[in-house]
Amino acid sequence: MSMLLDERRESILKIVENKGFVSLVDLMDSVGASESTIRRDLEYLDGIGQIRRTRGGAAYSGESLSTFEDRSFMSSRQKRQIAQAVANMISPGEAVLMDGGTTTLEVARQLAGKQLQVVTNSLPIANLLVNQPEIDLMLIGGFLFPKTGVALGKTAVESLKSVHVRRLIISVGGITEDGLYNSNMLLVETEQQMFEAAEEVIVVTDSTKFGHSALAYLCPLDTVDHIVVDDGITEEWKDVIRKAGIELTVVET
Amino acid sequence: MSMLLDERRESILKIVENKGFVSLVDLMDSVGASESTIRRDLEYLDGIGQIRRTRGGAAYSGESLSTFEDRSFMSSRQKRQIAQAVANMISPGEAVLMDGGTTTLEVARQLAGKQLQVVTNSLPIANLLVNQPEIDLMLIGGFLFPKTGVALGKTAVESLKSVHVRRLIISVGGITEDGLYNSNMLLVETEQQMFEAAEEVIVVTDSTKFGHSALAYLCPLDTVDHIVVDDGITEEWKDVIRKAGIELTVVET
DNA sequence: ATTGTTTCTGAAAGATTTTGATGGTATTTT
DNA sequence: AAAATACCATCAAAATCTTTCAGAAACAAT
Repeated sequence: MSMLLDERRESILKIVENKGFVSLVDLMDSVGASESTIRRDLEYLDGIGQIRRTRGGAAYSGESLSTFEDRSFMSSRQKRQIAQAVANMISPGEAVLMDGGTTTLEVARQLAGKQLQVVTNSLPIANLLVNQPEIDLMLIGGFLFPKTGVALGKTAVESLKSVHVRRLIISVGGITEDGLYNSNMLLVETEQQMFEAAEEVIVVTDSTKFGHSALAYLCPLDTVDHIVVDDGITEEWKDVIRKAGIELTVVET
Repeated sequence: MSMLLDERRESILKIVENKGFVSLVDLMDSVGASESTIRRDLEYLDGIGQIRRTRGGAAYSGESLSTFEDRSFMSSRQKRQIAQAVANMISPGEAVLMDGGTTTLEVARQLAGKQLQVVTNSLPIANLLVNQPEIDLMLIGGFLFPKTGVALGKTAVESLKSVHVRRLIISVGGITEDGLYNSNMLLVETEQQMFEAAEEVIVVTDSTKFGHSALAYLCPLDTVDHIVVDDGITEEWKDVIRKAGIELTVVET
């Protein structure tokens, strides 16, 4: 009863999708292939972003039926590597607050399978994590913005007031020596409340954002604890960041 | 039993379409041709895009039976007609509060395109409506439940306290003369707060729910203003509903 | 009917990919 | 620290694919 390669992978994907998480041994049983083969299949499926490989098995991270995936589907290798770096900082059992945005979405994807408490105002992130059995998911309500699918406004701010987490993961539209910027007043307002809720602030961004401001001022540099960025960042900016007392992680690409 | 070329290829195509995946050896058997011939046929069919060649055989490349769509599109004609009836009651510009559930999701689908304000604690409904330009969408936050994707708990209840809408559309797990039931304590708790937020309560359900209770008691009958149900409902139950002063809409199927 | 031409078929050899196993390394648990 | 578990790199065997070629079948023209 030798299965075709694609058939087997499809079958694995379905199982993972269905159960949320499956152990490698279980998969060996259910599809009747060797450990090596399953490993290779998981590696492949992880490579194309359909599942998230975890120690001992795999978790589902495929695209749910939301409208946002198209954009994030072209998650560049860069973005993915940044996301990977951030995900590696998160320890099991932690409580994490996640802002909207394509990079943070990618982080969420990399978090699949970990045991965590996640709080978010982002619909795409919620979609991604809602069926992860290991993840306790709390949604921040508010007015939903069509373009980005994040909940903002008075309700969101109010809800955030009763939230306390270890880490906040946030993305920005621009960074100058004066601080961080984002594109939308309402967004900034909500994000400012997020700062209050978190012990540590991690900013994910790509190197092109440095030196550019944007419509709405978010916060001064010293609000941030940690910045994760690709290796396109200049030496000058590295200096600025470090002088501001911010930990800097540069991801090699 | 020598087959004509086109006939054979047609036959292969049918088999592949039917099974989704077929191995080369299987095809050799069922078509009665040599390995080489089948190979060449597959190559051809792949060339014209009718199938996808895979190692060891072929896969159907037509409409992707991509697990997701099928599930949510599996709404019966009944459900859809109920949903249509409810959607027709909603006037432009109204504010509507929508509970989770497959029937209410179908209602949401029918609401698309209308100019409305929608408040919901259901992730699927939010997904559906978030990109409708005519619809102002407000999301109720809370702990997200994996199976159903609805936000519940203290946060949800608190958020609902500052909501006021014209109509609430809600689904139930069971209806008896004593009132309405649902399957989950937390769900019921949240739904009870929803009653407070709405001027008028519309219940959508199918006729099989009458006479059955469920785990958690939701409310007495007189909390409800309007019930929409399929025509499987018995005359006795019609009487009960009407005597309770509830408007009843029976959808013909 | 016969011949020549073209297309299709089946078989075999050699190249490529996939697979399962093994032993060593890293990580987690006890 | 030791034991248990999971991971990774490597390799030979197995399965599958491609290429090639000669014979068979179909076809057209004489």
